[in-house]
Amino acid sequence: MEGLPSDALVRVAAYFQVLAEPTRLQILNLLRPHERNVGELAQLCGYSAANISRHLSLLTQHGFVVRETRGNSAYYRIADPSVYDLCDLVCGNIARQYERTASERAAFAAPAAPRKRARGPSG
Amino acid sequence: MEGLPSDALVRVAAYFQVLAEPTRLQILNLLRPHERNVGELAQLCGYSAANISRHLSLLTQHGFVVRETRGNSAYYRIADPSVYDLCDLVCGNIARQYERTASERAAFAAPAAPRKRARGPSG
DNA sequence: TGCGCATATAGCTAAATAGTCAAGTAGAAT
DNA sequence: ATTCTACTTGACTATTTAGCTATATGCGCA
Repeated sequence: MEGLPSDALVRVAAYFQVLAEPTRLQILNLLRPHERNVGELAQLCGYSAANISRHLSLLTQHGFVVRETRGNSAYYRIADPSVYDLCDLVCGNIARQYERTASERAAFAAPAAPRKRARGPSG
Repeated sequence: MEGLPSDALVRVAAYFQVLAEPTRLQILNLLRPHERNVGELAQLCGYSAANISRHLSLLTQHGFVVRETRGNSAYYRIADPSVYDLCDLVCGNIARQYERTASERAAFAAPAAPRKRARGPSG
């Protein structure tokens, strides 16, 4: 992030894009304790196996999970647990944002003055 | 990320979604040393001010940056520097993925071929 | 060899969004 | 007050993508 070879920005953005989907986050979460196959994940997520298979394909392409076939099932497991560090960090940031917006709401809520939306540089 | 209230997953995904865009990452990068106004950012990014203004609006809504008007310009600055920790972590993960895919490539490419194409296949 | 199950992929639809230009709004300068 | 400059927003287009169903592929089993 220091120097900005725009190629690197694209790559980082693609990484974030993979994580920018609730279903994929749920999959990663379900894989946290141990590996699972597609059918299990589909049932637990409440989506079709085709859909989950797609998500798993994307996660595999980007190196988040690893695929292993046993019998006629495909088992997936986490490739790099550091993705959870990332998520924990994000949760912390979101909590902080919550506090910030909460105090803003507290400042604006009571006086019954719903502020007009900013329509120019000065807001 | 431990328990999975699906509401939290949606929120985390939305957070990642904001970062899943090269232009927004570039903006955050440009704001790292000091605040900037919309025109500066637009010129440095090579996009229209309208486009950058939209990105900044999103970044503001999600609490990544803070807006302050001075004169008839709008200056933006980073609200929470921990977003850079996040990006650094991602860069590390990407580097690791690179190594992994690189070794995979090495396994599949011509076994005797040098990694660099300095001399070419004809020798 | 053929059947049945699990997974992957093709094709489609609907929704989200990054970019554009044009128009609107607010403060500064004259 | 009028004009200029900076920013924001409306309307539009093109692209991406999450979900579906239907079909293809691969493996175990009889």
